[in-house]
Amino acid sequence: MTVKRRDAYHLLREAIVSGQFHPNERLVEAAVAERIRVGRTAVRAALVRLDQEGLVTLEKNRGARVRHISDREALEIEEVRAALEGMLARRAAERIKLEVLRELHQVISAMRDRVEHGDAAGYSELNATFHQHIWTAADHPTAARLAGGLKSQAIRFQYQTAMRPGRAQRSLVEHEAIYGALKAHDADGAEEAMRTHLAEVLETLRWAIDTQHRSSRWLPG
Amino acid sequence: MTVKRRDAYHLLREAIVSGQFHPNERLVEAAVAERIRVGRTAVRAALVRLDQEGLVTLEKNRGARVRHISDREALEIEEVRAALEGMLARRAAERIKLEVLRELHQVISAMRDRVEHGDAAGYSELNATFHQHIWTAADHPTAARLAGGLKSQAIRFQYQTAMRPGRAQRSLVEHEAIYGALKAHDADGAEEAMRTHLAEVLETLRWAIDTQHRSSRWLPG
DNA sequence: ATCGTCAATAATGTCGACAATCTAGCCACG
DNA sequence: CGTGGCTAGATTGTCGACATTATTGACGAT
Repeated sequence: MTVKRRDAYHLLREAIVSGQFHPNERLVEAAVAERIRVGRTAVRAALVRLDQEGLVTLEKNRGARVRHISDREALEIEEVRAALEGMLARRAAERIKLEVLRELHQVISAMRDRVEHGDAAGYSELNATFHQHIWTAADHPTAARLAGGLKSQAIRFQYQTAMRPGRAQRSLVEHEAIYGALKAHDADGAEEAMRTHLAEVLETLRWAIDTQHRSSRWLPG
Repeated sequence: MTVKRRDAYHLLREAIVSGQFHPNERLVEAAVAERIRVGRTAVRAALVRLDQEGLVTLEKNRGARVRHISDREALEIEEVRAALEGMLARRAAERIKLEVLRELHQVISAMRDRVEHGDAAGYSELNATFHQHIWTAADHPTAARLAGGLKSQAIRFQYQTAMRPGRAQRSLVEHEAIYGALKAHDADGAEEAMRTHLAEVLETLRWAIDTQHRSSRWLPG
């Protein structure tokens, strides 16, 4: 884990991704500035970055809002992520070092632990580190930057994909498959495993979207 | 073509992409502000966006520079582009409309014309429109946005690849192959054709980088 | 001659004030 | 009762001033 950043951008980003601001909520500069204890100037800069990143929409003279990620866009993002991470997994398999493999092994053990204890939040965090380790091993800054910039975190929060019963168990198996391919330096296998994993994620997302629609139809408002 | 924007961001972006500022050149806020006739505030905002976009590097308390794209990064960019555009070509094949197909046909005709007349610049421009038509047909804004961002970085070195003898002719053949697959609504074929096309581009880029190094070794300075 | 210190300079970061712009609510009018 | 315009308030956009931070070059000690 990198150091905790204290600048407005990272603070605000964290706040949005973790759901402290709701989709479509207005972000009034003065209010936000007071909330995270920084000047309005810094908030403005942060908003520009977040707009470029797609987490916020910025309309001239009309302020900023937390960007609502549509169902369609969520699916698109996961699709792109699959393409990018597939490529990254392939490269990682070709050049991964023993040390990183060991770290991945530890992450998987910890994941297994979280699954047994039903700790969804902890699992989700480990999931992120697992993928980050692969990015490191892939040694492909450009693709890693793009993949990191995707708003998959926000999606997971918005749609609560981790809540699908039994998802964690199957996700664990998929991660183990990826690990196996990486350990064997099997490029094709790694890309394949990663793609099927993300295809499953996409499927889960479709399910989450569907159930969300169903429930909101029964409980309008 | 969209309307000509006059805000600092687009002006500065255009200036950088069109090579009016050289790689690694320092972008002093005051100087830039005067150059493009806007306030320093606007320049600051523009720099933040361009930094997020990857066209500029922004170091705290040390100002902004035009981002230098290393040989390695140039290759990485093409690699990612191949992954994204491959996906886009696949989707395009599945849903392309007759009208767009006709437009693509016209573009190809025009390309053939440019090749015969040895008009490299014109060909390059048509190349861009060809790909953009495919993005439109793919109807995948997220991927298109990412690919577009990469493209703007790529422009700065792409001109080198057009210089390889006989490249344009072969490029034309590759584009025809892509068109054929799209016309047949052959998803696999389209992705495959696009990937081989971009693999060729990557190979040409390697060649360009290599010859560049050789010549600079014989003619130092 | 080399290194380190320090002042001078240039550039960035931040703040407050004010102007430009949008929004909500009120009121007159049909 | 609905519609349209208008004013008051809230919010964003821009500017200039100043504080903070890097960089450069001169100078002196070793």
